[in-house]
Amino acid sequence: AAAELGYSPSATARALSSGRSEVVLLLLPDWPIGTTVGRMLVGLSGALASSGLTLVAHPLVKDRPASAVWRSITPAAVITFEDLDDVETTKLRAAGIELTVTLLGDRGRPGTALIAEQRAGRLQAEHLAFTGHRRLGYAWPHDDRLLAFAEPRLEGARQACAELGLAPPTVLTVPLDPDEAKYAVARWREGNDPVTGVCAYDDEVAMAVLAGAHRLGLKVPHDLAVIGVDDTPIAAISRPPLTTVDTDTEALAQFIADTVVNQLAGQPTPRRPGSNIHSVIRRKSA
Amino acid sequence: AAAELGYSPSATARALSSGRSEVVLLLLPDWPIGTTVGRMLVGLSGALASSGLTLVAHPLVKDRPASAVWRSITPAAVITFEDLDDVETTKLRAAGIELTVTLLGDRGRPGTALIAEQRAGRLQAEHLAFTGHRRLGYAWPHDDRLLAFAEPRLEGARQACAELGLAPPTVLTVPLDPDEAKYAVARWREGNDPVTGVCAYDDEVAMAVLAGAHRLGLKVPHDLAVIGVDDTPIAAISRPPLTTVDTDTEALAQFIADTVVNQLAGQPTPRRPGSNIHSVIRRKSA
DNA sequence: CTGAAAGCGCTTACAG
DNA sequence: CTGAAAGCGCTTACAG
Repeated sequence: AAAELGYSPSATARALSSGRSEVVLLLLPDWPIGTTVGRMLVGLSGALASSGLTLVAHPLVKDRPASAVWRSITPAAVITFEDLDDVETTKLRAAGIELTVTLLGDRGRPGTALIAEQRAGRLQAEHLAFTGHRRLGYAWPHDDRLLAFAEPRLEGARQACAELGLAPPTVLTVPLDPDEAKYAVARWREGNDPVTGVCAYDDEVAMAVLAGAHRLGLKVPHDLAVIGVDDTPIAAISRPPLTTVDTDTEALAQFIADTVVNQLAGQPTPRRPGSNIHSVIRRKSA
Repeated sequence: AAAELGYSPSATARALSSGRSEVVLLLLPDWPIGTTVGRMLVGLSGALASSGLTLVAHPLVKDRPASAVWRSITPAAVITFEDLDDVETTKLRAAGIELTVTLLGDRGRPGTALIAEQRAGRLQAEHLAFTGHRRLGYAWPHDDRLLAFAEPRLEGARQACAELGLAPPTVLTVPLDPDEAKYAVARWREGNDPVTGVCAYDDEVAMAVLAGAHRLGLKVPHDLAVIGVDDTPIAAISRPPLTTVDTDTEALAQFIADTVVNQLAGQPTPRRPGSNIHSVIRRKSA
């Protein structure tokens, strides 16, 4: 009744009294935050909101310990991309945060490796193989911080090659620089059994490969086929338009959110989405 | 002493008791979150951390009111990209959050429009004019949600044209699609006084212009010069490598952080950074 | 079913 | 300078 004159409950008091928090903290990885992370942020926020949880993100930076965040926020759960080190994990426990979900962690621990990036790499290699390529290359990102993402993608491409009876892909680092990309492409083309199809870590690296191929006078996809991952906006406008692997971020975010909600309620982890969340968007580069 | 066995203070209790919060909430805009927003997030987080504040971000989504966030978090200040509507602002006040800083708000209110995007547009037009172009085009983004960013950039380009005695730039929407971009470029080239230099809203739109020009058989920069904004990683690997306007995000983030810290302490707003935070990165497209 | 009391874990002003 | 008490604004279990 008296509430009509601008009353609003204190989130802080409620949290202290009830002993639980409605916030879920997403720790952003220490690598360039782009379209992919942005989509995940929006997707997770929406999916968690349906369950009454509010997502909040904090960027991890090398020198600054993640634990600094617990000083100000006590989330019900924290979602990380990569595994936290032991010191951080201990502090996290001490701060009373029981639930941690790691998106790209080791497969050893439970609730870990929620994102199966292998699928993306596998689809790339399969697409290339099905369009007639027998010698594949893998364009590895220059940025070391991307390791957690790149490892499983490459692993997936390797598996696909093995299953299809192809030699393992030749892995070369391709920096986001036309000249350096040119050298990488030249190396793939050396010898009498040159690489004719390249799986790139993501769309940006794929564009670098495209730039390198162009500088060598190679026609894409005729001389060299290239396939990316992510379907970022640039894929459609690159030259040639980039064939790439798209992820259904909505579905993935929903799964991650369900996992968090269920674990918070002591219920079992939901079934992980199948390979159907990945699909190749076929354009002109492969 | 007894603290050695895993004690950690409760952030919640401290906030309730002391009446103040150490968190600053950055409300992310409802448009594609990419490199630019990512950089700002990291920059702001670092700059605020030096003052003992922890930054936390929450993506705004159309249907979901921002006020849902106050249920769970009571920040000391909130930073938004665009102005909040009156309903939200009222709720924000009611929740006891006094300080709001808007990055791209109207210049009417104080503490508003901290980011001077005009400079970016101005630099683009000046660069084109100084390299001999007399008829300019402006490549407007297809996504309506970008208005708050695009308006000031275009405004800056217009001002520069006026000051340099050029006709105002011809504004055309350029979607991130090669065919549609081709039509836009074709329109710029119509008539006996065709556009020879294009200022693009950002690097992605610039790449679309590049794609459109290529489909029309136009050589860049010979027939058409193109300049972007943001210096995203793709600028270096586009064809031709993209001339673009870079922003010193570190400096900008430091200024925004200082503004927040000062206002929280009741001190005056720091001097805003000059035009020196913007610079053109000259590559091959203009 | 409604209403007063206790308590969440800190901080801070005050008494010793 | 140290230590016990009050209080931040809610929720929740309990008495009426």
